[in-house]
Amino acid sequence: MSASSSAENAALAKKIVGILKRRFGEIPWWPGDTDEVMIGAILTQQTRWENVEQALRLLKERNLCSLSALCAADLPDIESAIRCTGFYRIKARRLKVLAAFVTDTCGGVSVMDTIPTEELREGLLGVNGIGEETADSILCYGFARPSFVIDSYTERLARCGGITTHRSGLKPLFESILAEDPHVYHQTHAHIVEYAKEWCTKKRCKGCRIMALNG
DNA sequence: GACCAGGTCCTTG
DNA sequence: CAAGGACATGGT
Repeated sequence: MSASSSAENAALAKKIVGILKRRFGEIPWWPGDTDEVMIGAILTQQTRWENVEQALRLLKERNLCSLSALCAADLPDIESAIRCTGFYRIKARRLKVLAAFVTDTCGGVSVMDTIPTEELREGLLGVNGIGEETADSILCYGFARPSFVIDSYTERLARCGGITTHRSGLKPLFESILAEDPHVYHQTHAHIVEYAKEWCTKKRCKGCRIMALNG
């Protein structure tokens, strides 16, 4: 059976969140300072996280793992460090644009930290190369704001779990059933990705037993 | 060799 | 506004 009302979708989402929390407990996710989170958020677009880690290592080795360093760096140097993440030319440009936005437009991370979440989100979305997922990743993991991240894995798991809400409705759905606590948002999204990476393939559920893991 | 990966932007119909 | 293509390396 599948949910048809928003109340049923919310109940399903709550149940799934609880199941995943019991299954995974506390897990580490996206460590690093705000600059590193923002850089990683761009690099992970359509890319495996393991490749992003490699690129972050190279950036650190070359003293390029900060937005101020990226502002001053030459494009080819950035490209060479992040090549392993794919789409490296466009991502290098996006890093430059983001770095300029943070340092020049905003006046630095400490200033951004004082901006209300919705306003900050709109600002980020106005940056070329930053869409909803990247913006919410930056807000959630970089600025500890309760802005839930919806990625392809969240979408897959929701489908596997029988949630009928379409992608655009998932963010408000999850935010409505979670405590407004950045740590809860971090862990919940981490749990979803950990589970869906293994069990929910692109088009169909591959033996996903999310609703059978006890309810 | 085919297919996919923690998206986003731009161009068409 | 939906659909399609471009961006690109690396792993299974």
